[in-house]
Amino acid sequence: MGNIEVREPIQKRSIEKKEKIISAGFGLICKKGYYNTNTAEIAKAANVSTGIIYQYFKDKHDILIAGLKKYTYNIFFPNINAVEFKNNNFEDFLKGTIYKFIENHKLSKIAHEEITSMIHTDIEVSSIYYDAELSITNIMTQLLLTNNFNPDNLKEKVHISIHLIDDLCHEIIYHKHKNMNYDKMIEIVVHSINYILK
Amino acid sequence: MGNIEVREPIQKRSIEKKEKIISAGFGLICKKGYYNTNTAEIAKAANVSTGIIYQYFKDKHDILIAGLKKYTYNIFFPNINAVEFKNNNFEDFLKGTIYKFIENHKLSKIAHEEITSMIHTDIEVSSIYYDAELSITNIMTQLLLTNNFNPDNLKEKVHISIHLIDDLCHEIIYHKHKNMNYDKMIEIVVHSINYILK
Amino acid sequence: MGNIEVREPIQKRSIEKKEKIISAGFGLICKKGYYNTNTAEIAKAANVSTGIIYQYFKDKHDILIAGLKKYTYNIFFPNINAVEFKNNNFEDFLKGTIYKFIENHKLSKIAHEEITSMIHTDIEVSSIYYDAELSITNIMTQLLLTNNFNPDNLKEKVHISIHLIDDLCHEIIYHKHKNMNYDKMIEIVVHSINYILK
Amino acid sequence: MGNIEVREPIQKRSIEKKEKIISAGFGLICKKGYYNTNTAEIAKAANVSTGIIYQYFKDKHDILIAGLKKYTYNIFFPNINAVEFKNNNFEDFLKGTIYKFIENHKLSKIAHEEITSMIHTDIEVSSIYYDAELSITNIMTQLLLTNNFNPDNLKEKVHISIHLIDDLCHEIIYHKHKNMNYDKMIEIVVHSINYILK
DNA sequence: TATGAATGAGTCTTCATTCAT
DNA sequence: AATGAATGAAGACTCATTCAT
Repeated sequence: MGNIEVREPIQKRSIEKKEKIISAGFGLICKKGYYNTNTAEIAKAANVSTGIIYQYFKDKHDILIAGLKKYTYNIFFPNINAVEFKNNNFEDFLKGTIYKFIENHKLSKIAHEEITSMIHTDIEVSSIYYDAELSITNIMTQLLLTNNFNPDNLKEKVHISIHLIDDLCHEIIYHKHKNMNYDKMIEIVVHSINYILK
Repeated sequence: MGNIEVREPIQKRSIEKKEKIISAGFGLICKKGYYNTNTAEIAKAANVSTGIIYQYFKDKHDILIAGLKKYTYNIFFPNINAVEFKNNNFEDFLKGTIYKFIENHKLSKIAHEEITSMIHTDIEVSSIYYDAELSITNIMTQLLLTNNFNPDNLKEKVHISIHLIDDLCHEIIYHKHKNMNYDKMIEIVVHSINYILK
Repeated sequence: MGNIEVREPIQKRSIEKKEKIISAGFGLICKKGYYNTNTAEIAKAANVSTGIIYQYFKDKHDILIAGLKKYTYNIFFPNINAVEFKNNNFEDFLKGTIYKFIENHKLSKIAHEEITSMIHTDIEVSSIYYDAELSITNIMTQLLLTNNFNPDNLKEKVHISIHLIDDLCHEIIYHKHKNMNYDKMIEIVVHSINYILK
Repeated sequence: MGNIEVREPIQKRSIEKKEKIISAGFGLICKKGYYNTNTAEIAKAANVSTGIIYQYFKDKHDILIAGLKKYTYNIFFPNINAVEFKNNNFEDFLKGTIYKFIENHKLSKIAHEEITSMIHTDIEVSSIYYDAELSITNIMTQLLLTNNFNPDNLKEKVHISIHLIDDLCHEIIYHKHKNMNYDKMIEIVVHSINYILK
């Protein structure tokens, strides 16, 4: 008693059930916020009983983590296309990438905010996010290296560049400041990154 | 039902008490998080009864807002010293400013995270934060203008620069990524800002 | 300590203040209900401090009682005019009286309901009400006696008649039942009372 | 936030539990008054946890309403026996009915007062009560019609008669006025109703 | 006399988690 | 494996009354 471990589902039906809980639960959390989503709702959305949730997950938080692990990368970062890189001059590629980032942010505005919020409070959440960030940094760095960019501190430079883009997206999506010329801002960011990386 | 409004204290003792509630309450919230701080604790920390809180504040959230209005600027942004600007070359001034930012972040690491978190969920919080951000942007812009920097889209440029610094601080304080050379990063950021603003 | 009695105001200013509290307090209670009116509101409406209330009244309930003692009769019962009685035939007088009752009810619909409600829960309230009811019964009985109505069990008859009127008013004012012909009802009540009393 | 609805229990155990909460809760409310009964007491009396109450009921008020729906008719009105009607002369039947009403009132004196009180403040309560009143009115009207009473405005007449009885009961049970001859009053009421209906 | 700030017990309601079936 | 009923601690807020001034 008390030490029944969380079940790791082997049978196909079980796996499907677990997946359903993750997607339904994480979906709700992203839509309404972690604190505003309760387990009863998650169970209902996943079409399972409340009890069964605790067979697959340690607690409510565990569902969040599972969802994040599965979806964080896609929510935050777009796919980088090596071919596009080749076929365009660098600044055009950058602009295209920025638009992709913006698109990504737009797709799941609320999820984005909710998760970003938790990055700052929840160590597990932040760790998952920073792993994803590291991934995209590495991918980009690799891409640049194979295209003969200057390798000195390239990782740091890429990292800074990504943040530059991310802040820009944020500014544009959430439109926090009046009197900002966003087209100009994009231009400035593109030039800056070009400067930083070359 | 009752429509007795929240009192605006006029007497000195009352004002002090209200301040006490704000500082004690906001202090706890920053240390433990908004959701992990309850009104009883706030009352106790402020050395008042739970009831009196509701004479000065509409609800718990109102205490948070009062605290933010009072402290946000100082928590997030350092004082910009015009004299230092004059007496140094620009890159040195930037470096100094960056260290000040870092110092500020360090002073109230948790508050910082907690508030940043809420910026992404709570519209009132975000509005206060963005006001403060606007302030520092304007102050910096003004300073640069009086020192003959190129005025074209200066506000946008400053804004981007501040974010660059902020991200850097974050990276350094919370040390999220291994294998990053932070000294180099500072250098890169300084150069980038210099490039952007000039 | 603790046995300072409730002050009986002697000075004119004090008496005025007490009256103000009664009228303002009772007014609010009648408008919003006893449980939905708090002492702070009463104090504000009476233009006094909350503390002073407890110099004149034992507690909140005491204000209610003072108000009831002062206003119950007028709220519930109209003035019976002996002259009108003389100058009309009895059924016309009855009809007139009924309309007066209805007018009275209309004037303070909510007060009426609120007090009626408390009659059924609060022994002091009910006692005040029943005293007032006894008054009107006696007045009516006397009036009839001096006009040579049959004195056998007249008090009982009057009492029943008054209730008949009161129920009628209620029915009409609060319009609880669809499909009731109120003109007919008045007629029936008039005939019944005529039958009962003669 | 959560929008999980109140459950409508289907299983036998659940139904029983819901019933238990209603009877225990409504019992307490009738005995001590709605405002003097708290949810913890209700839970304890029903032998359940406080939480479960909110699975079956929207809120505390909802318990009251459920209780009223179930018990109002029986608390306020006796069963009318058609056979008794046939076998007695009308005035005797009336007298019997009056005694039944009195019996009913006696059985739940406090509940009676408490509910009557709320009829005057709470629109849902009043609506339930007036429905019950309408029921008994219709039943009586029907009974009289099938026994060849004059159908002109019979509903109105019955309605008035019921109030007459109700007031009488009240007078007798709560004994508000000294010097009233209750036997005589019953007699008068019986004659009056006989007059009204025929 | 008078003020109005202060008290703190009391109440409803929510919800993650457990448990009997 | 699954259900969903049950638990009960925790928390925000109200308000009659008291008390320092």
